[in-house]
Amino acid sequence: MDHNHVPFKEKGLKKTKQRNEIVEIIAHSKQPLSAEEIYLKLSKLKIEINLSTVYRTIETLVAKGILAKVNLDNEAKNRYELVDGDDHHHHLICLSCNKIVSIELCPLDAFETQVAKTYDFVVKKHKLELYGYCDKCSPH
Amino acid sequence: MDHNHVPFKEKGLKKTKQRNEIVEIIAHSKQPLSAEEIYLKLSKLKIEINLSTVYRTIETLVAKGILAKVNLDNEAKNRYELVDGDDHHHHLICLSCNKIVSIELCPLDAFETQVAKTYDFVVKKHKLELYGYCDKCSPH
DNA sequence: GATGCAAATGCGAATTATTCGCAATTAGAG
DNA sequence: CTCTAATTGCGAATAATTCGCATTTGCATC
Repeated sequence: MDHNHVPFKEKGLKKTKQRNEIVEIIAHSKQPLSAEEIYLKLSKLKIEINLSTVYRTIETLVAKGILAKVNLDNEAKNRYELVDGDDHHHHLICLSCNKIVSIELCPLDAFETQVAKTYDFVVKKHKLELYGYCDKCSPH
Repeated sequence: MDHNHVPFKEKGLKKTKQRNEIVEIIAHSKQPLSAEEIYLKLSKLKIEINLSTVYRTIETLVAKGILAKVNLDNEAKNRYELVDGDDHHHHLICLSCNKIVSIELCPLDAFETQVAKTYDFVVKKHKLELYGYCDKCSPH
């Protein structure tokens, strides 16, 4: 997997070491990462970056549709993940071990249409999270 | 509507003025409220209460299943609403005016079953939010 | 109704997550 | 290579929430 061709230029953004590194770290993570986690992971790799820069970069990349914010019920901080083109996905969150698994399944197409009609509401995006217990944590 | 019989005692909680007032304020609100909003609304009603108490009470009531946390994508703070027995509902959030509308429709029963099988995941609850534009805010 | 005590509250300080102001640095257009 | 706007570093500021501890209060028991 190579994420080294994030369209910074096309989005009117300069290509900087910091932005590249942040995108790389997120791209290689199995789970959405928080600003601090990104900062710590980069620090461990001897990549110097300021935490403020991480926050600012995240903000910029979310605004440009390169990253998406993930805010889970269990925790205060925000997490971020790469946006995969026009795809979207949802999350299973284990209430015991806090593991986050992405799922591709989405049953909401028809529902969105129904809501749009019923409530005269133009649906732009949705967020669906399932909380429960993963295979390792569920008592059998 | 009378919400004056919240089962504090049955839940092992003392019945206090502060808890009653907090529940009342939330019960009478059309939208989920943040801690500070609760605090301010009570202040305006000349009901003295400490912001810390609001936070602690919320925490307690969420733990007892009397309140539910609502965390929207657009904002940092958490909001809270009354839990209505075994019912659950979802939200439409207007990206323009930030109005939050509760909807009773929920298409996720079959989906939960499917996920449980596919991912060996025991679904305990889910959270679904639709973001978009309400009738007042959507350009026709 | 008085008493005792754990539970709840008030209050200010501490923490956590995030944002901001400003000076220094740097990407990249020309 | 130069210039400038965009980006970054850094420390301070802010927002939301939590904590420690002394005081008060609900309520079970006398």
